[in-house]
Amino acid sequence: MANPKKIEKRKKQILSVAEKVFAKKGFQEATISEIAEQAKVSEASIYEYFTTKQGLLFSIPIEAAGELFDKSEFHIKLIRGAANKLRATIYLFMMTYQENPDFAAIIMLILKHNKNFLETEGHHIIRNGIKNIIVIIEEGIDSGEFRSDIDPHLIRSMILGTIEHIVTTSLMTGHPTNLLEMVDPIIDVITAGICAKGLSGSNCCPLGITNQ
Amino acid sequence: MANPKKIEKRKKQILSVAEKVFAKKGFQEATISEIAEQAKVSEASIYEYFTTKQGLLFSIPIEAAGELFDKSEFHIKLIRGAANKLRATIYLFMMTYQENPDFAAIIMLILKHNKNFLETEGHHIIRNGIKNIIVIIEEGIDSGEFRSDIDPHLIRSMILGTIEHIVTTSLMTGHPTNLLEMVDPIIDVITAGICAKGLSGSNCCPLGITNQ
Amino acid sequence: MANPKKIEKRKKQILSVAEKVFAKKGFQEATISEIAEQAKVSEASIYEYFTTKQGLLFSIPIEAAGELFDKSEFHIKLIRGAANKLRATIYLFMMTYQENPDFAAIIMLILKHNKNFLETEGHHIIRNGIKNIIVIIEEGIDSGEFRSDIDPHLIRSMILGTIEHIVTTSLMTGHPTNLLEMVDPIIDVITAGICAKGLSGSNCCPLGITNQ
Amino acid sequence: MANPKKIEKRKKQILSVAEKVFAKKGFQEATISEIAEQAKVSEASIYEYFTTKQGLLFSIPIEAAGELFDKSEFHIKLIRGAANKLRATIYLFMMTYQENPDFAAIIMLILKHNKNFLETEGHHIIRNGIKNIIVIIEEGIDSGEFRSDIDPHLIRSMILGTIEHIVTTSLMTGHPTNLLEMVDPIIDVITAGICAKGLSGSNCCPLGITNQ
DNA sequence: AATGAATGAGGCTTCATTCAT
DNA sequence: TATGAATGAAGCCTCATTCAT
Repeated sequence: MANPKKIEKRKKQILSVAEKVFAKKGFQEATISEIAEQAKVSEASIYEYFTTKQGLLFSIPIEAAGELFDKSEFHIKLIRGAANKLRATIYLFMMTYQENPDFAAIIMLILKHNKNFLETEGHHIIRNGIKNIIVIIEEGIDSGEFRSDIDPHLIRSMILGTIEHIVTTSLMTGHPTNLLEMVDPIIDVITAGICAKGLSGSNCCPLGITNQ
Repeated sequence: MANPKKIEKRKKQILSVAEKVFAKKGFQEATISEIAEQAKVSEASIYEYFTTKQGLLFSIPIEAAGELFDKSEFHIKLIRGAANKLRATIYLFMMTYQENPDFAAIIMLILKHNKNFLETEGHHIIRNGIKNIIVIIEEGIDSGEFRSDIDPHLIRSMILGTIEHIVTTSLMTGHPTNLLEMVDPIIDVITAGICAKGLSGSNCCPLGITNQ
Repeated sequence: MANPKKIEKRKKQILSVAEKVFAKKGFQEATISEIAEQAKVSEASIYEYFTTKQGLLFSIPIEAAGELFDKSEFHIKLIRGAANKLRATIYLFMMTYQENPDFAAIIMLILKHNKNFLETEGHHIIRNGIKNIIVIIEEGIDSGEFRSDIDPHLIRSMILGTIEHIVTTSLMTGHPTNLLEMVDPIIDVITAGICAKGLSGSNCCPLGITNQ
Repeated sequence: MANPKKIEKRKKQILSVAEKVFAKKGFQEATISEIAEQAKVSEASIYEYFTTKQGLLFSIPIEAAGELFDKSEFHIKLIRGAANKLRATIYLFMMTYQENPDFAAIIMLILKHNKNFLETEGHHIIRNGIKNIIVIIEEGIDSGEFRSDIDPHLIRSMILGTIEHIVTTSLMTGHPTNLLEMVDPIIDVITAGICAKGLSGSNCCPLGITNQ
């Protein structure tokens, strides 16, 4: 039977519409009715695929987040140098948000502040994914590329916080923002802030800008 | 007459309770009925002072935000050196959020993502308040304390984003976090990242940590 | 003291504003708050003069209706001939409604259908006032001016119904209507309909139009 | 399927109950809750069929008014003579109101004075329906049955105003009234008032009463 | 006499969700 | 599998009205 395929297709169709609607209206303002209508599916059908409205919401980021972190992990392996890896990470985040503003809105404006999201699959994927940032920073410290007195979690908070702030501001104001242009300025300041003194070039600070 | 006083007192009483309830439950889950009950006021009375449930929410940050930025502005004047001023700013933010987690929750978990908040008095106060950060950074550039190739808005985004990420994470997980302890590590990385090369001591990097 | 005068003045002021507001908004949509505001009086003050919102409404027509019927009664005495008297009556009604559309609206669009109004002073005045129409018609029958087979109450219903329909339609559509112009056409048909056969001239049919 | 039938049945059931409740209590005093209860339907279900409490009200007269005017139009065609046609029209109106006092109350006590009703389907039906009265009168004038100096709109206002006044008075006082008994006396006066002089018998004045 | 301040009371409406078909 | 149809559950908000001052 083509059933499993059809089911999967329908599910994706619903998820795709839901992403759009939630992104545009927010969780409360979005209605199952509107999602059903746009997905050309009955409201009851949505409940065939998702347990609740919240469950539907929480299912949205699973795929995209998975892809992001898979891609991230893959590329990181190809890159040498912690600073370069951090740059790649930031770049992939920004690229993802740039290319998929609805996904960005769901993450930044809805899920990030939803305590119920904490124990869901989507959140596990994200939490797991950003562990890599810690690993990269620790590698940088171990290799001497980064100062040894920095706290990897703090640095990650700075990186993620910066990304979140920029993306959120862009979403909230609606001003078109070129997120990719901001990657280098960000990584520049970060690496300048955490690189071990005296290091430069390929060892640290991907843009060659250091405070030597 | 005791009128103006009483009114002000009642209003503050309602705002204070509302802050607590909204912080705990979020906007949707919080009910006017619960706020009224806890404030020992009738539901109708709340509508004497605030036009709408959302209007009540938007009124909450006005006072505290005003105080924060007033204090901020005052202290900044007393401090010499852009890096030191940035540190003071971060410190005051963190202190405010540390001392008033309910206010922090309202800002970080509710208002920051509410587009309707954008055109309110509370948002104007905040937007105005954080302009000072730009000014400080520009001063630092002009004085030669900071590198001239940095974008003040980006630096501010990094500072605010970092604060927001840390505070939000703390609120979301519920883990007790000493926010004040994070001030120096943050400002350390930031200043290391943006200080002009060769600078140190009293001119930049308040903690004396530089990448010289 | 000038108290009684002041009180009376205030009361009239409130009534006058209430008439305007009720006429414009209808009973339900009008609010005591709006009336108080426009009358430059506190809401509580309105309750010094009128027991309830409905009581205020019911007080509105008392004065104008009294005047109308007093005037009516006075003029009727000066006129000879039942048909002429009917014409004068219709004329005075139309003139009153023409000159005071707010009063007309209160009567036609609000009070006429309010069962609670039935037992009030205002209604007594009106009910009493329109008894005169019956008297006139009966006089016309007795004098031989009108056919003896007509039912005075029905004729009155026709007269009042016609007036009400025309005034109501004018109020509802908002189209400016010259009510006075309609007096003669109305009385013409009525008298033609009820005049005893063979009568004409000054005895019946004020306009000299008969079906002889 | 029984779907369309069931839906239609439910809708009619709600409309029927709503007619009763609105007629008894008026619009404001009637509650959706009461209508739902009496219709043995949930309140929410009412909103499946009608957009709003007011929308429900405005839907009530559509069917009955449609029937009345359809019937009216049909019978008018069978009758010769404008006066006879007018009589039939009045008769059908009175019969409808006599047989369905709730419908009468909705029309006379609620809708007739509601400006929001003006642009609804129900009002269009009514407005359209009473155009026929104009047509009949014009025919009467053209055929020489009625005087040529009468204004058809005024005559219609007299007819409708008379009906409305009588029905409204009956509804307001609650006195049982035989509306059908009033048809002939009304049409008698009207036709006597508007028939061309000299006419009688089958040409005008259906009851044979003229002012010849 | 006048009113500022407070509230009781209650209805409409919206949706997520369910279930029989 | 798909959905049409039905509803339970709740909450915001509005005002007329009161009463202490």
